[in-house]
Amino acid sequence: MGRVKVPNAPTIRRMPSYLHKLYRMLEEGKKYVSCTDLAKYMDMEPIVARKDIAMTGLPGHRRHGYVIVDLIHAIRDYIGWNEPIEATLVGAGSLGTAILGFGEFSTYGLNITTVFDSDAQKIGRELRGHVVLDVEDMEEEFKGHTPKIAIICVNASQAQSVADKLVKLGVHYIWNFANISLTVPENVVVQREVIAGGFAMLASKIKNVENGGAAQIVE
Amino acid sequence: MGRVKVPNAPTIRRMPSYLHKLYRMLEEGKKYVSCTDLAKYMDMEPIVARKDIAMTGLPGHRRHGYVIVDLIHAIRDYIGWNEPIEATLVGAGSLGTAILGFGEFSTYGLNITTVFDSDAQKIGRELRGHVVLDVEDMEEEFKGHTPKIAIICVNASQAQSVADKLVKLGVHYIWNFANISLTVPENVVVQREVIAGGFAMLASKIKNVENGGAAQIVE
DNA sequence: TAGATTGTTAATCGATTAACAATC
DNA sequence: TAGATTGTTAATCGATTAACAATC
Repeated sequence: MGRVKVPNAPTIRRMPSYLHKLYRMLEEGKKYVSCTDLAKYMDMEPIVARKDIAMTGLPGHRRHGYVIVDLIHAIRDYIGWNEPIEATLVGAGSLGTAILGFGEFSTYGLNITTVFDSDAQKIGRELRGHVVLDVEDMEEEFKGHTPKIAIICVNASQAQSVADKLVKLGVHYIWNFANISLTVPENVVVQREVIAGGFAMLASKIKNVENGGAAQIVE
Repeated sequence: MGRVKVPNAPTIRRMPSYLHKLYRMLEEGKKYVSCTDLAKYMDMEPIVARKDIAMTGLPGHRRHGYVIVDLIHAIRDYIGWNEPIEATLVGAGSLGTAILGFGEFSTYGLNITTVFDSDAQKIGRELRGHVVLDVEDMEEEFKGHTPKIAIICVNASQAQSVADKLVKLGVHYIWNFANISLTVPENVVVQREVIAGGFAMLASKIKNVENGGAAQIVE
């Protein structure tokens, strides 16, 4: 399988931001939303939001926009967030704790059932409602019921061996936050998060703005 | 200024991963690196790495590749990582702690000088070598010497007011990890990190692979 | 009605990929 | 030499943007 390339990646990446806004609008008692609203929130051109929403196939109402509850459902369907996904979290450090504490994930179907670490200081302690388990006991804890995805939040130096272990136990999807590119078999899909990439983007913007580089300033 | 669009964003986002690999190769005593090496590490086609490196303008050596130390310098130059950038971190929760603890950032010129929080439990305590300061004292702590960038790691509900405060004190660049789109004046640049976007990508890949969607499987 | 909005098609732009020449 | 690699130009692909029709 190797690398999986889903179409419309930029659209997919914007979807969670729309969702966040839509839920807040619901709380405010709103029933309809227009692309103009969403675009204003995201600080982009309305055509972008319109094209994104068109991808979901949900029909709108001219002059009123889209029914918020329907749009939420359509977006979640489009990005695969209506089916709950069972996950294991490996690495109970600060980053793992942050992921565990991000409440919206559970709303969006990410169901973290087990948390592992290799640090004796952490094993057995409770972390945001989860008892931290020993990575050594992973096989036993899964008991033949392997979670669909694994979230790797260990140090770069341990990430590859953790990944190897997970793959051996039957995990097919890995969400990798470790700062390293993992080597996995063809049938395993890795989604890598490179947080430093955001810093590179910011530094590039600063450089461009201040040194009068090739940056394009919109509006 | 508003939205700043830097050219070659995908290239910029890949650069930190190349850097990581290059430093490790240096440690291994290697002197040269080829695009093939980098591409294999990143699990992509060599032409991608070649084009990326070409952007830096560094000439290579046919048959041998590029001199690693030179390439590191060229990449850092290209993405603006050779000039140290002073930063303040607002929000000393688990995510803030993770950012603070990510050692590579300091290597790459991100110099976090102050850490703020509004939680009385955290204020005054030490966190990875930094005393957590009270957000209320921000103006005083900056003493007219405002850091170039602010890293926002507070809850979505507090993020906008924190941003307002930072902008008022003269911060022009914001790296926003809060799950909300910030409203800022035209002359402020925001780099937003949407971690949930990665989960949307992963869920989409799962959906596509398992339900036989439109996903393209490379190789 | 006028105007805000969706819906849709076409144009543009930029990133990726392919092809191949140059050369060490 | 042969082959691995850089360097460079062209082709393709896909995302963004523009334009405008439809309609409530």
